[in-house]
Amino acid sequence: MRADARRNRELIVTTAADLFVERGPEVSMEEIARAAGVGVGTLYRHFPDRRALVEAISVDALQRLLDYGRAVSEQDVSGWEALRLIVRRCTELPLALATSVTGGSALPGRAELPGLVQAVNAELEWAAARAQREGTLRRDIPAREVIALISVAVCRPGARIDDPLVRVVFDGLRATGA
Amino acid sequence: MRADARRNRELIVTTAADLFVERGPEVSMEEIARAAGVGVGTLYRHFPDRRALVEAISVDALQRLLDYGRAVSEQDVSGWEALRLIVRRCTELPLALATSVTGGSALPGRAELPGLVQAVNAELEWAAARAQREGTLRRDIPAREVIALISVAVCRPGARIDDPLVRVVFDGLRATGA
Amino acid sequence: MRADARRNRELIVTTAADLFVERGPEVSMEEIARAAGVGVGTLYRHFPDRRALVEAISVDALQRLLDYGRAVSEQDVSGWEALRLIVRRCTELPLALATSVTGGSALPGRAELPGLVQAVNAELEWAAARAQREGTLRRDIPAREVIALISVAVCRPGARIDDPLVRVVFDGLRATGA
Amino acid sequence: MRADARRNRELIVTTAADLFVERGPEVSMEEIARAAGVGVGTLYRHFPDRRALVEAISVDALQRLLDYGRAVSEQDVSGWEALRLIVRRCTELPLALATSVTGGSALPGRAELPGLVQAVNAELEWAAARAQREGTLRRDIPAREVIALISVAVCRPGARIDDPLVRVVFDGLRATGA
DNA sequence: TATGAATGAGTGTTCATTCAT
DNA sequence: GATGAATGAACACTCATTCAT
Repeated sequence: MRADARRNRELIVTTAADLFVERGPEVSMEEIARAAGVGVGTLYRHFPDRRALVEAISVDALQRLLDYGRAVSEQDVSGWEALRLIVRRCTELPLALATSVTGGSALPGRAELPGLVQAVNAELEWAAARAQREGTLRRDIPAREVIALISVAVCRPGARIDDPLVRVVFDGLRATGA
Repeated sequence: MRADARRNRELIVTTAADLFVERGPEVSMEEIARAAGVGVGTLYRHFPDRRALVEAISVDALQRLLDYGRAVSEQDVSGWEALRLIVRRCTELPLALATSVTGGSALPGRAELPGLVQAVNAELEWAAARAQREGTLRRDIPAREVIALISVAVCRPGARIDDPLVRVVFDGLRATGA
Repeated sequence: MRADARRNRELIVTTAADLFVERGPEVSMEEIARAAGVGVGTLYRHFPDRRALVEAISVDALQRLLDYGRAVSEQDVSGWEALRLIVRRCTELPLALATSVTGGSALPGRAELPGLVQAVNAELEWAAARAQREGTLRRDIPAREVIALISVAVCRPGARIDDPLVRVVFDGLRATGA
Repeated sequence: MRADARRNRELIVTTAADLFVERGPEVSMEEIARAAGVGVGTLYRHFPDRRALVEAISVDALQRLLDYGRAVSEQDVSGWEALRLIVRRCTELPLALATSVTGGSALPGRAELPGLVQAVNAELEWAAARAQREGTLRRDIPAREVIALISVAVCRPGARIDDPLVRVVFDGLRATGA
């Protein structure tokens, strides 16, 4: 892939992600192309249809989340803190587009997706397990379910790390002794 | 209003609500009409445009919720239990259509809406206040905010009373001593 | 025909005529009915379709014009003055609805129409002939054509007796010696 | 603008103008597109809505009229003759669509319109003024009003240079001495 | 007989997608 | 490879007309 083509592709993905966040999921392909400064034709050369574009945005977002999650894991932070950091990152990324990221059932098109979701979940589960060992995260909920829970709380459009909802979820997950 | 017209109106509202829940917010007016067994014209006679239909569904749902909430309040149940009952009812009603029940800012068309939202909130706040007095609901969060929180947790499409999310929110709201 | 039915009929015709003049030819049947204070059903009982209503308005207008023309003819006014009076009356009646009143070709539905048009034309032609004899109307244009001419000038929507157009037409028709 | 796009645009404008003249102002967009041999989408790409199309037709017609008027002015013809030539051209162009050429008040959408109307009026006024100086056009009517008058006579659907109406208007405008 | 609710074909318009330039 | 013009199916909405109450 030529350098300029790759640059166009990235440009389209990030522009589209921004537009979707700002203006809802009904933005037209024409408008996305215009905002990215390319013609529709170019957009369609990179993404055969609208679905493919949404998938690409999701893959991109998950990839960034995974990179971040791994970076966090390599640092010396507690499991609980790691959980918080990753969750904050979630609220900055357009994860809500692909309806249920954790389920992964929504977008069967791209082969990477399940793998990515798996990898992100693994990262989260590892943090959760650590937090449970550290005694800061409730032990009566399986780590797997904790992740599902956090996903629902955080993968809504407009979710924020300091939302009352997110705050209370974290409170609800806090081990009572902590 | 003639009896058959009223019957049609109700039929349309409930059919549309079901369709919106089952198939998302993009169902076409034509399809709604067909599902209700009427012509598009009839649909448009009752609701001048799509917005008006969504509003009617919301008003209807809120009205049912309010009726239920009042019935609950008249029975001899604890504040905490009242909260749970009302929340369960929420998950059975198409409240998510009107974006945010508490804000009520979304649908300025119908005059009843703000009043209904107010009334429902009053009912919820009363239950919450009772629960706080009973020592089952955290006292460090204002009742008003508790309501907002519950609304977010429960007014999502597909929310269920036994969702992990809802469960954890309730856990997070439980007074630590209880 | 019952008295109230007749009253309804007249009410509908005049109301519709006014509405057509005020708001253009696209007013809906529903709106006409509402303005007349009856249901659409009643409107359709009197006039089987929209065309029939327009025809009725035209017939009504022509009838009034004819009545007026005959009244004028029975008075002691010059041919030229009679022409002016009848023309003024034209501008007060909704004649423009039926596109070309003189031609009569437009509305083949009602049997009265050609006869009425004929009668009105006869009245006008008689006035024109007198005016030509009196030496006030150009003799080099056949009376028949004079009438056609006046019709065009005066059967436009919004025509007025003191329009520049109407004024100049009369000037152009004035015998040069007069 | 690409060559084929420009060709399509012109094709649409002229086809639509013809259709409007032949079949009245209610022709459907679908039909216009079909007659022009393009899809509706193409029509709407060029003209965002029906109004815009009518405006474009008017602008086009006025532009042609202006070109013709200027060409006439540059030739050695009398003011009266210039008036007649321009008026004949009017009857060949779809000017009646834009309700009143002189007022120009009708179509505020396109910026060119008032300017074009102005320019055409200027051309006509200049011819009228010359005709008044030449003694062929009545001097007791201001040139401005003469133009308004001619406009009404000639901007009717179906107006023709040899209409009795137009003929008589010209007769009415002729200086009595001429 | 009067009413107004119901009907559904038809209109303007949008937008994902294709394809000539 | 990039562009944006062309396409047409699909949608929201209107309104003349019919028919149950």
